[in-house]
Formats: sequence, structure tokens, C-alpha cells
Amino acid sequence: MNKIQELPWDNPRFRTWIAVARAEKAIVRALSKSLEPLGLKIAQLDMLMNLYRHPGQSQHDLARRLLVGRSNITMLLPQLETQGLVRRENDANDRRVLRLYLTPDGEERLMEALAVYTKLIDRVMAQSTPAQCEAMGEQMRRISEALAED
Amino acid sequence: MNKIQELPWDNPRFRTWIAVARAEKAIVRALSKSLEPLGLKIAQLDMLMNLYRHPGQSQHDLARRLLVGRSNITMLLPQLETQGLVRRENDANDRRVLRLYLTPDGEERLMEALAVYTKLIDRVMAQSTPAQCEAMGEQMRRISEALAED
DNA sequence: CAAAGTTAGTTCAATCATGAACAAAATACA
DNA sequence: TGTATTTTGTTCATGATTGAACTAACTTTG
Repeated sequence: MNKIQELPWDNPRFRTWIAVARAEKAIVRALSKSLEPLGLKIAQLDMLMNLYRHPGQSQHDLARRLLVGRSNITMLLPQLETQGLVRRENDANDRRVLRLYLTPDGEERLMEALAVYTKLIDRVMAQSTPAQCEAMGEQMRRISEALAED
Repeated sequence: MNKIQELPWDNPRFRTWIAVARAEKAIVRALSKSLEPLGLKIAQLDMLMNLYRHPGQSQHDLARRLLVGRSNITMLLPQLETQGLVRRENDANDRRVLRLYLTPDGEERLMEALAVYTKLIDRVMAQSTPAQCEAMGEQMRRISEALAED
């Protein structure tokens, strides 16, 4: 086994990745704390957001959109259902699928959470100019695309 | 409760954050797969990397560096110890602390893993020019700093 | 129409991170 | 010195996530 020529921490691209991972972790932690008073966890908020944008989607669709296993949805949904934020409805044509809808309460809670969420993200992203921010978003989207080819 | 004026998905900064989160998740998944043949998980690799750079650190130090709970280290260490990659040694001056060292085997496995790791990151970051990449790293570091003030 | 295959959702066991409570050891300080 | 506080690492219960196995329902195809 050859000794590696260049150790990763001297590699600018690698250092960038480390910075990305650390920042992402920091944001997730901060968001998690900000959401706590609202009684929502990040995974739950993700679901609410998705249901707002795509009402009536099936659990399978939701799982795919969230990049998450179907079983995860099954486990998480009851939490939102018992809080009365989400409603499950049998599909008329296909008795296997359950279509998901936000209740009015769910929509209200979502809006409250989004206010917190956007405030945090605005603060975080204000570390860069809008142009830099836009460029970063573009790079990230390219990365996702590059990795999606599996 | 007021209706939110601007929904997050129309907010460029918010969209950037979403892109960051998705890309990070994609990279973690890809890395996880790449590491599988080596019998290492990401958390384990993180530990090996840290021990390489800071040999003889305590579990407490390691936990702090990895932004992780101390109990996590306690749980994860045995996996690396039984594989013979890490060695724990009692501190002479303070009988509470255990100092951690990479074994030669550990160092070898680390180098193999780093080759895989850097290859993936190089490929991923090649989606941007070196200058863009550097800029992104800077922005991310600023974000981490901004959030560190708690 | 019937058999084979596919798809939606659930259940379950395994893995992992976390924080609280704890024991042992070190340190502060009076 | 002796008591109080802090610090290190461990244990344990909890919650999140995953993938495999399963059931029920739909679709394909012969």
C-alpha cells in the first residue's frame, strides 16, 4: 500500500467538503432548537412542507421526495396525525394507497414553523452576498445531479 | 397569525439551503457506500481521521472535536478496538482519562479509506472550479462561525 | 380467467445518536 | 486536611432511521 501523496486536509476541495458538512450540522442543530417550542421536529416539518406543496400525495411519493424509506413515513405519520396536523384518506381507485392532506391546523402550524425556519436561514445565508449564495446553490444542485447518476 | 408574505421556496436563500442539505445527504450516502467494502462506517472514519491528526487525545477531546456526545465515543470505540485499529491507554497522571492512539493497522486502514474518500470528494467538487469551491468553503466556514455564537 | 409479478403500506429487528444519571477520580477552597 | 465541585468515562432508556420480510391489492400476461 502506497503512502498517500497528499493528505486530505491539505486538499482545498476536501477542506471545502468538511466545511460544508460542519455547517450543515450546525444549521440542523440550530433549526432543531428553534423548532422545539413549536413541538415540531425537522423530519415532521419536512413532511408538512412536502404535503403543503403536493397535497394528496401517497406515502410512497412522500418517501421518495424526502429521500427516505417508506417505513420511516409509516412510523412518523401517526405523530402528526394524533396532533391533528395531517389527514390520511383512502384512495378511491386504489385501495392500497393512502393520500395525505394537511388539515387547517397543520397548515397553520406549518406557517408558524416556516416563519422560524426562514428567519434562521436568512440569518445564516446573510453571511454571503445574494450572488454568492446563488452560486453556492447552483454548485450544490450540480453535485446532487452528479451523484444521482447511479 | 398572518399569512406569510413570501413562501420559502420562492426565497433564493432558502432554496440554497435546501440544495445544500440535499447535496450533503447525497454525498453522505455515496460515501457510506464507498466505505462499505473497507468495513468502515463514516463515524468510524471520522474517528480514525481525528486520531491520526491528534494522537493521544482523550475521549472527551475526541467527542468535542467530532461535535458528538461523550457516550457516543464510548459506544463506538469498541468496534474499532476489536478490529485492532485503535488502542486505549491509561493516562499516567489522571486515572480517569483514556488516551487514544491509532495502531499501525489503524493507520493503514485509514490511508485506504482516505484514498476512497478523497477520490469521491474530488469527483464531487469537480462540479465547480477551484475558485468557486474555495469561495463555497469560505461561506460555509462563516456560517459555522455565525452559529457558534450561542 | 388464472398465475405470476409488482406495488403500497406495515411490522420488526438492528443500528445509531442523544442526554440524563451515575461512579471514580481529580481539583478547589475554606 | 476535609468537604464541595468539577470532570471523565460508562450505562441506560429513548427516539430516529434503515432494510428485510410480510400482507393486501392491483396489473400483466398467457
